[in-house]
Amino acid sequence: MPTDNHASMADVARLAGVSVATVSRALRGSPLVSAETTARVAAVAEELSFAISRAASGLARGRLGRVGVLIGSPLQTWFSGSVLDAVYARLALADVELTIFRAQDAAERDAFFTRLPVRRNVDALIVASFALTAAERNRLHSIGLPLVYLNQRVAGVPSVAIDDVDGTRQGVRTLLGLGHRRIGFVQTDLHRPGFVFSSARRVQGFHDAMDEAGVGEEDRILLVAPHPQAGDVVAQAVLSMTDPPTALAVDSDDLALNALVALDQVGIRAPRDLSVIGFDDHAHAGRMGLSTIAQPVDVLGTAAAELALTLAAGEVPEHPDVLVPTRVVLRLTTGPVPVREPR
Amino acid sequence: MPTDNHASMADVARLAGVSVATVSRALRGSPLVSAETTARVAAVAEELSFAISRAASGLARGRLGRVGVLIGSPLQTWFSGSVLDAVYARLALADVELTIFRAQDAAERDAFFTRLPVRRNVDALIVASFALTAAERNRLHSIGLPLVYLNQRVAGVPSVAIDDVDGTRQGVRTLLGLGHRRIGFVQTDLHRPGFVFSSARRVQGFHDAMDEAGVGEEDRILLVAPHPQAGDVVAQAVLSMTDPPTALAVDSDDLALNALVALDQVGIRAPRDLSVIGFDDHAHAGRMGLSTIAQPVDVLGTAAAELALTLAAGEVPEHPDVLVPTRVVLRLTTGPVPVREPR
DNA sequence: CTGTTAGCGCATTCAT
DNA sequence: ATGAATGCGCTAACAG
Repeated sequence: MPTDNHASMADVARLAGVSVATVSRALRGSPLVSAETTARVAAVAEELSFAISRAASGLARGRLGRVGVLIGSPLQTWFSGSVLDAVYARLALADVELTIFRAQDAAERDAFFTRLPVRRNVDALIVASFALTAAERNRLHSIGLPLVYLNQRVAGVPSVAIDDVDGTRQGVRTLLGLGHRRIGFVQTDLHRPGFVFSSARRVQGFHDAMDEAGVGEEDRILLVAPHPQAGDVVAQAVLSMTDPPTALAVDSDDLALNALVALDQVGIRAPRDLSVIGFDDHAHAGRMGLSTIAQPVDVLGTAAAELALTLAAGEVPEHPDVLVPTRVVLRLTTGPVPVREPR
Repeated sequence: MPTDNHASMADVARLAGVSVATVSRALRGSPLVSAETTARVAAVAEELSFAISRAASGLARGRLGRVGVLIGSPLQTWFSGSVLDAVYARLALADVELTIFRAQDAAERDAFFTRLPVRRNVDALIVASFALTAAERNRLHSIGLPLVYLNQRVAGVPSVAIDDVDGTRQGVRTLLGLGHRRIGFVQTDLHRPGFVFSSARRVQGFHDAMDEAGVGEEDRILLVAPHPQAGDVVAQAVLSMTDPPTALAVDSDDLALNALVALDQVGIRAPRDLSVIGFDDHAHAGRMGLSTIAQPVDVLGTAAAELALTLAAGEVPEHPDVLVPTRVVLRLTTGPVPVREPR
């Protein structure tokens, strides 16, 4: 008596007058099944609101129809959320589910890497943008699970990454084009476990652009903020300099926005007194008019999902290392070099 | 030959010199297994980096160790992200996985409700904060899956919700306490499928507070913005009034922040010319100094996860309807009634 | 306390 | 083109 509840393939088979095997084949679109049978099975399945049990199907097939994403920061974060959105969309097209794994602090991180709960529970894992220790990386590689790194490159592992160096280079070039020469680069803490890699590469891009323009070391001002909320640190640093930069390229929009607010409070306005360009194109950058080096996170997520699906299917990706270009978006916080009198 | 790869319970059993059943029991901490056996099994499991196959375990137990969250908006959203963070944390404590289902537009919504892919693939589903049509609700209830509604109340379904009415009431009371009488309430579009319910209740709270204070209809100004980004609409509305309100209570922080920017651009400053209070305590409210009615999203998510776990375990929750209180957070955008001369 | 047996729901042989 | 049989890895009786 197949009630509305919990229809299984057996129920569908009974009602369609075929065997379970045929139902299985029909629903997977096997060419071995006649068109009419397939249609009948589909109709019955629909009527019963049949939904496949991924547990059973996965057990039998050895593939679970599920991809995991390992995130190193809170999900509430702009970056995490954006990546998840894009990954979700791509996976949905392939009818693959998304399961989240978070490692936002030492405890979660430890739990994840010692227990490796992804093992045998996803077909592939996307490791999103956080720096792994050598031990963690080894552990991850030892589990024989297809891996995709996002914003992190490791030899032999498929990855998708932003071109941090080129992005920053372009951003700084833009500042140089506006006439700035004495330029500061603000990076967020070097010991924060999350985004060290990108940060280092962005500094590299900064120097590249300055090199190109023939700007000497004396006009390159490197600042470090302890965390992305420390806008006040940036403001104080600028305020305390006898010869402050006329433009600032900042590590992330998050920090840039906080810096803008803090700078405003000490009477320094952008771009009147100081040009500011961020990195990311954070959801709130638009609202605040922040010029920025846009990181197309959706492209990143989509590409990562694509790779994960390919690997999960046991295929070899054609382009296992995707480099995603950035784009400079000029809004209201960048402008020409201020005339240094009013202060 | 148990390689490092893919250790199963059979491998553990062999190496520990016991049966698979014993391994299963030992790993689940059954009191039926002797302490030494349990220890030995645990040691071997650890050595082999054994991770259980949820597919197999779920199939055998009838419980999958997985909870789904259905989200009606992009995951990148402050609300979605915050809820997911809290839900994730609670589920992780119970060693339950989190799978995401998104229904951010008509297409995804349709796909979800016609196919109901959650069916037989999660132990419980948390439906986060979006208004369902009657048909959708019926469909959902027909699948015999434990359900938890978040910020939505339906008779007979366990739920966790913010006290929108009381929250807004408190917020408006605060404005009244500052001396304001002519107060505007800005709500976001009524036809947006997402958050209709909360919006209506928030209007209710506004009227309650005004009633209490004996403020007449003529001093209650209701505004509607088409979407949360339409801060300019708000600014224009205020600007165009001959007798504008001295304070604004806004539906959401998102809209309030956009309104602040737009108001600023037309020369209206908060709280000098106009007090503004938002709703949510969005991640960026703090940075912008926005006073707001804080919605403890983490509490919401934790409570929802708790309910989901209880229901998934087949138990009956003690308090199936949780009402979460809000809290007024005063920052920089609220102040006394301006002296109406300078304009 | 532990092992043996059966079965969860589906996909894949192998028959026919 | 379809059905019957077997097994995926685990858990839950049932024995002992």
